[in-house]
Amino acid sequence: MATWLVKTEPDVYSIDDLARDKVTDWTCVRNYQARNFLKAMAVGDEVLIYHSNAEPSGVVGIARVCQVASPDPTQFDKKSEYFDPKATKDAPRWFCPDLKFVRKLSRLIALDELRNCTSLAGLALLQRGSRLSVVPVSEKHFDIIVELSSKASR
DNA sequence: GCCAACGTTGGC
DNA sequence: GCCAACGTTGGC
Repeated sequence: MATWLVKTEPDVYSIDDLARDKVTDWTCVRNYQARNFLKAMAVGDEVLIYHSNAEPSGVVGIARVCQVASPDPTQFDKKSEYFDPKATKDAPRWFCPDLKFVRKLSRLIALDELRNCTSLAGLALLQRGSRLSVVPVSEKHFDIIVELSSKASR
């Protein structure tokens, strides 16, 4: 089983939206590297949900992959701001897996807390200039982050 | 709103 | 294939 982290802007789609929807197709990713990670997701993989452009930004919850990536419908929708004129049904460019809500963490783990945690060194999210909205996370780092949430904030 | 650190586009 | 110009992400 693999573990991942995906970013979302809470103003656009928050962990509470996912909790309400139960399952959602993770659409609108328009970066090839991130897309390749989405396509690599397998049913059962666990996914940390991260709020970006938020106050504060940080990890807020856990989801699970319940359907492998299929063509992202928003790329074919002329009315969508994510419409891609170069994508065709025969050769889709963008893909989205389905994610199922698992639970919210008992508290938000802010970015600076992640940075200050020495055992999280090497976490892709923390690397210089990392802007990828989908990144792999080692199972060890995944567990450390979940463990952090069960401890009181410092 | 600023801006660093990217990624993408397109002329050549 | 190079690279300048432009667009985007996301922390601050």
